[in-house]
Amino acid sequence: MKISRPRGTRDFLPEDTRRRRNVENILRKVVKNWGFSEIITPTFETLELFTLKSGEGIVGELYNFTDKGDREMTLRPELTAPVMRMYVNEMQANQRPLKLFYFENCFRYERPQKGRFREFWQFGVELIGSNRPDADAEVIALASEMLKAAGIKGSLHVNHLGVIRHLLSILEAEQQSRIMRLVDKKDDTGLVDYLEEIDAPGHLRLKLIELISLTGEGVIGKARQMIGDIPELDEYQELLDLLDAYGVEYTIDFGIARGLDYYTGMVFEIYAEGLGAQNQVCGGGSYQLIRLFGGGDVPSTGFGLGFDRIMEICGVEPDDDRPVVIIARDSARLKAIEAATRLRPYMPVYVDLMKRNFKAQLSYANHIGAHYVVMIGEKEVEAGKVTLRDMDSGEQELLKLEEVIERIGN
RNA sequence: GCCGGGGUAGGGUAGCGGUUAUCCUGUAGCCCUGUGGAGGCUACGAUCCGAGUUCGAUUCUCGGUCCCGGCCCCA
Repeated sequence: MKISRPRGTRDFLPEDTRRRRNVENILRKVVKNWGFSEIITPTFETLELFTLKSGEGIVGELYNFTDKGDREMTLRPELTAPVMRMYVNEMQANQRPLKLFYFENCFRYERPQKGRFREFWQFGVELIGSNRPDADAEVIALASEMLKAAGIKGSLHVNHLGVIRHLLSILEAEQQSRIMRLVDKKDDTGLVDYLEEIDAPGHLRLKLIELISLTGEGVIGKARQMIGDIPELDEYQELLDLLDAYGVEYTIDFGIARGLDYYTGMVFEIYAEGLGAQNQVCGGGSYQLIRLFGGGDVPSTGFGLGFDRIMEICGVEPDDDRPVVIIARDSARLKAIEAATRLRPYMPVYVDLMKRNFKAQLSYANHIGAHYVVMIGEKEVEAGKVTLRDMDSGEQELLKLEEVIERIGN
């Protein structure tokens, strides 16, 4: 009976792993250069951390369990809540802004489909302590830079929820929240029906419907005509000016809502092609969660990148890592180990572990794509040297090990 | 939770009521005990699971499971 892999999980073979690690390290390098520090939080957390953030409803999507001490736990479905929890637990006295990032696996009990797995990886950034558009702009520019580094052309849509919130401020909190969800889903008929249901004022209905359809050039001006000179629009404009300074390309989109109550102002999403229905590779915004977890009133802004989706469409390939294979006649097997030991600080080295004959060892080297082969037999042992063969050109030369290192070591 | 399409050696496939289950590739070895990629030979290796129909099921039916795509959801 063969044991199969759990549904929605994946095995990453050496090739896959090499590609993933390569991109991962490229992304790490970018965020570090923007001054963010990596953190690691637990793979599982108390269930409450996530129900507090997203409501009881999410339990159905979680890998939750009761541990042997009868505690309700869950594998983490995302990392923003854990990072905020960590901040509240141990970083409240740190100098602000705090610039943190993570790259970890997350778990959701969902139906797998293209670009969606039960175990998946998120690369995310959280900037804690600034409510300035400068912080929002830096975060957006960073997201855009990371995608560029991964060779992905995404389309970035940005919005400022302050504007729509201002418009909705005459409604009850619960009604506002419901409307935001409908806007997020782009469920226009549902929205019209709901506005009818709560008997919203006619001017509000018209403005709302028009506002969320505003997208593209010059729409800040249109919004201003519609709603008036409100500070939220000034802040939005300031954000856009900053993005221009960063040279980030964006589309203003008053229809982006991100559906959740804790988003406070700026929100953005980045979409890419080639991913089927799950085309969002990045989403984020400014939010207020720290108070919810028992901390102070600290503004934050951040985003999460869907790493698996990035891998699905990114064209970045790691450099070749072609090994050196030591080929020895049977009489020189021990010498081969000595040579391998001396070469390994400088290059990846294989030795024969199958007790193959000389020819078969060479054939093996060819199969695994070795660039060079170091041959050792009676002649070489006698001369105190080895034969270095370039597998591409077929040229070979009798050299000392030091000369081999000098020639092909890295 | 729902809808559609699929599951035959490690990978890719043929067969579609009775075959020794086809071929390619792969892996290991030999031809070939100091020179790779080619060729020949040998070996290894599969019908997703369970029930039903049938004298007989890889083939037909049903259920499950997993994969692929979509819906819902998407923190």
